[in-house]
Amino acid sequence: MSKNYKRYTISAALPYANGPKHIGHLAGAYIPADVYVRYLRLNGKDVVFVSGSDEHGTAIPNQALKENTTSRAIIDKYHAQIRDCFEKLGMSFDIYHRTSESIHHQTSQEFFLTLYNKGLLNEEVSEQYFDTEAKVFLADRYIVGTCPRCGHTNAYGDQCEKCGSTLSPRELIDPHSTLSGKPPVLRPTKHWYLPLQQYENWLKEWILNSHKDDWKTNVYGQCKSWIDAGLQSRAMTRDLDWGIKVPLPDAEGKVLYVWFDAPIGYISATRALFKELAEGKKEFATPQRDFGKVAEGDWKKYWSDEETKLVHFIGKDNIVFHCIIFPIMLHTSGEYILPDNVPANEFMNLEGDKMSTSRGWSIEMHEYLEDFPDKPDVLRYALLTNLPETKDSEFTWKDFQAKNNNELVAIFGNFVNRALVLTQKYFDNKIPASGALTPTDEKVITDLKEFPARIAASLENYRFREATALVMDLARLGNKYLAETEPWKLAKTDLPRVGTILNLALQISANLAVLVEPFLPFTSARLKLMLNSKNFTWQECGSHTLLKEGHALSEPKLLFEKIEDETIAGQIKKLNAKKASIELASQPVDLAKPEVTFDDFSKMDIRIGKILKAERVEKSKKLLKLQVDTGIDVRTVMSGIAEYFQPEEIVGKQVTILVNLAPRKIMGVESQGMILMASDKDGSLRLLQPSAVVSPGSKVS
RNA sequence: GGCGAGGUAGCUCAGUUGGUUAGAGCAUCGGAUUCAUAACCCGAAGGUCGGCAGUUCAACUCUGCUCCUCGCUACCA
Repeated sequence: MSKNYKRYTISAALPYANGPKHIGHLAGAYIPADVYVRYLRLNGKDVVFVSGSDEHGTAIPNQALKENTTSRAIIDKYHAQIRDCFEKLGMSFDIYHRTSESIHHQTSQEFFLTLYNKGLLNEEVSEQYFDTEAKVFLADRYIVGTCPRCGHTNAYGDQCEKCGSTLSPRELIDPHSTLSGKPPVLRPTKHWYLPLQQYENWLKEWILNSHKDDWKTNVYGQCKSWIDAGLQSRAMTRDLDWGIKVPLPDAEGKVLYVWFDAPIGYISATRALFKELAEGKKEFATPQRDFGKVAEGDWKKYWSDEETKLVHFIGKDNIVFHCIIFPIMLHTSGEYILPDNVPANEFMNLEGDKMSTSRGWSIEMHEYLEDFPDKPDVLRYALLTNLPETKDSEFTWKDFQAKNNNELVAIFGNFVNRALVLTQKYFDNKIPASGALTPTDEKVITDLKEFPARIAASLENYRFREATALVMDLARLGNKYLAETEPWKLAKTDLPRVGTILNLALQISANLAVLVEPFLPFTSARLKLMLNSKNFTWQECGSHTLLKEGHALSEPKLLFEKIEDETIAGQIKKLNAKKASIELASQPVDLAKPEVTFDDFSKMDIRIGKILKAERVEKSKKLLKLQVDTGIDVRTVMSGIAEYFQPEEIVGKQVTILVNLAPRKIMGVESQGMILMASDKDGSLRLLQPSAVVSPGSKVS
């Protein structure tokens, strides 16, 4: 099924440098990518593994505002933090680059111009909000106002963080710029659009037909969903002062859309790698193998040669960009190859809830490393055995402990330790000679021989959990062999036989040291040190003669240690405490609205009414159609509360209603008035009721 | 509401083109063992494969409907 590729270009999603990244990100993209790459390298493949920080887009300046600093300071801070965490967790990037680097700006601008010069981008003028004082167009995120849905006074132009609704800036009531505080005005602005719909047929052929069988169902399904829904033109530029300048004469104040430049970051990183290698000075490059003598232009082979296999490792949130938009860009440019696969993972939940940095329900990489500095491999293993490969999965601390204690310690570490300690005891820590083989030995040798190919087959198909389990099975094979042959009993009567057994047990250990490398690189290194063994290739594995008779071993040490219940309880406590403190901290976010006069207030005719009837609205998830007795009359009110109230439970309830609100047609029904609600910070709604029943029509003042 | 992905043993998950008694790890129980971090090894128990109907000699696997979870998207306070 797989073509024999000459070389590989492997990318791991560029993490957005606006904050720390958690273990869900690791499970989604980075761990699988690293395992895959390490496996390829062990096979002597010509592979380049790239990643780096994604440092543009509106969220960066936004985060800078929050932290009261500059965009540059934000990206410098998080770039360094994320890069260092990755390194400590063993991510073996050949380069970890940044999209703020000039070579990336250059690459992105060249890419944009290629499309522009081919006439593939459409210029379109539309009306956008402009801040007359700051003299800039405002990205959605820079406009705040009152949320038309929940009344939150500090809703962003793209989203209300209170109720979670997706908004467009024009929906905001009383919008104002976060830069000047002034109300923005609509002004025409020009942007360049990529007409995705023109490539529908091409996409159908490329994805729906040619990748029907080799792409994961979750990835394929999402692509199909997008393509079937009909693609639309998408602006590839933005009005913003943070990002890559649009390389055209009349494009002052315009930058490339972050999703245009971010995936190009893979290309820039590759380019930067070869430039640094050719020039012999490493700034971002961390080459993981000997690239030999290279020329600056060699990067092109990794992006334009049909014999290169390009694979993007991402999380499921990135599917549309990596499978639809970026491939269209690559395709239309005419200069680049397309990804062979995009094995996107689903999400990893944490202790029963969605992982979220902003809500404090997460284990950030740096937090883990602070608490378990000497255990990067334990996290890698716990994540690997539970990757969300086909559906969302779940990480729990209890499971983390179990994986460590019951598998890494009890099976893997234990087997290696048994083989080594016995050798030290009976053979002066040297590899004993192997004598005549018994049927048991022969069977183990046969089984051992099959492991490299079995693990490889799983990895080639991006089945990392299965591959990880197979490595553990090899350690199981070792334990079983020792249990069956019982060398400690034979030691008194037949030392040569004991030698044969331990020789084979050590050969299994030597194989383990190599085969486990993609998964647990730190463990692999320590084990090789104990065995005093060289770096064997994948092809050499499966052999029962890796280590020669008489070869001296180093002092055996334990590979893993148990994790106690208290440690786990401490982590769970810490997690809950973090969530609680963030909830508390995010409490007083709402600013008071601008001052009003008593006259302004008196314009509102607010009454207490009684709900007489409530029914669901067809085809609507949020709306209830209510009949309300206002004391004045009985009227119909459409209310977006269906997600929080059952129709039957609110009938008969008294509610507060704004009766002189201009009527508005909603879902074809005229809504006469508005039910007032208290919206909690999670967006949930509660009725506003008088403390005791009053007669319908009672005024609120 | 539309689209997509899931719903398989107590837990976390596999199940290839429909084909004998539906698998793994962990947890549980029993046995054996003591070289090893009370670890390992052997064995047992445990599932009407979300529900209903259909196609078929045969359905976890295909089709339709339905319920639940997650994601995107739409109406909306």
